[in-house]
Amino acid sequence: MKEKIDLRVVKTNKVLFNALITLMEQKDFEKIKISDICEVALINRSTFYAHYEDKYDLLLAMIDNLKQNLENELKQNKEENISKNYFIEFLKILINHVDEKRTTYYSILKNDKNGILIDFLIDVSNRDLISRLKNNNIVKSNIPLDIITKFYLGGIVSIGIDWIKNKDKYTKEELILYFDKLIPDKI
Amino acid sequence: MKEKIDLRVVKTNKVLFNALITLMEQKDFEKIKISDICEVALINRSTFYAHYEDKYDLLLAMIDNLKQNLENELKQNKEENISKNYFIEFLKILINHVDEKRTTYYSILKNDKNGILIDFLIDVSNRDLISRLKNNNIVKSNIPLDIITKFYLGGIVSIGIDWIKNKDKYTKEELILYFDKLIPDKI
DNA sequence: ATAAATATCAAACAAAAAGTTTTATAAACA
DNA sequence: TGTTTATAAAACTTTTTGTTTGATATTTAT
Repeated sequence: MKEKIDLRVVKTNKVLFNALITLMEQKDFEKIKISDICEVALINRSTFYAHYEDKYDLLLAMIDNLKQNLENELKQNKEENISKNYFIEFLKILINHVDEKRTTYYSILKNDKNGILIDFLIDVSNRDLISRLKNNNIVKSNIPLDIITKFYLGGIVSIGIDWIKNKDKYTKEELILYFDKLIPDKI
Repeated sequence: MKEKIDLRVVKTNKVLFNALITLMEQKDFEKIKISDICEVALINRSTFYAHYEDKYDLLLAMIDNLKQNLENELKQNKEENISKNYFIEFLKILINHVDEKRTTYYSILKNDKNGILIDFLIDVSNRDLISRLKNNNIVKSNIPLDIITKFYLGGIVSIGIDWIKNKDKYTKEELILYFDKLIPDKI
């Protein structure tokens, strides 16, 4: 029972997202004015206020949109592919997703908005990561599971940030190889 | 040859740092007005502008001050203690430092300013972490060393954030134990 | 202890940005 | 095709920023 959204609204959201990303590449989030966003998006300022409270509100909506995209890609893959190695599969989807939207992710990370990203990554990856770690020595030790997953996800994000900021330091394939070595597999 | 700083300036900085922390506990950094800061700090707004360009400038100065404190504590410990296990020693200092300034760190992390923290942690911990990992299987694999350190530091920060946000979930001692198990030691 | 230096305050000001309101127009919907 | 509704335009108020002035108080240095 999803309500149909007016095409004009869809379009307005899109140009607002794009304008925000463009501007975040160029300058600090703090320094971006709502009038800047509207100017780049080619919409009226009153239209902005019809949709969002402020620029932070817009940023959150944009990131939420990103998360939904990733979730769809993961879901689709789960239906098509019935691979056994969930975690590596997950990493591949994630890395491709980030690579395709590199500009967007770069803008977010450059502006130090990564806390939000880590939260959504925890959300999205938890099950696959646990499937990887299951029956592992570390999990069998008495460390709480949520600590373990937070630890490895923190590591993944940390390297991911580095990769996004320095595109040509290593390839996607190398990245997957690194994660595969750094995150303990089942025994 | 360190220049003497006017006592009034020292005092002004201190009240500004405190005011910023207080406000960051209460609301989003984005929503904090310079006039708010001055009101809490009990200083004139023109005095603020005599020292800082904007609130972000103030935040950076505050975090830089924090980093200097930690570096001093580490340095002092290195002179007094001649323990062999540098990494565990480092963790102890770090955790105590964060614990003592928990409010401050909480404010920073709550406001998603952790990118800055990770950078300074990389700065501050690199040598001790490498001493831990040296002669380890992972380091002997062909993963670049900076990738490995970023990975583990990301993990440490990720858990650290969790610990700061949920004080009573586990003790400092447990925290050190977790890190000790999660980060591979020498062979 | 005193003079010189300077950081702060107070208050008024200008300028920029945020946020609101109204009416007209154009686009999407059903 | 008629109705609904999102956007545009423009003028306006309010808030917040940032600057400037001269008076006052505090610190430093002699």
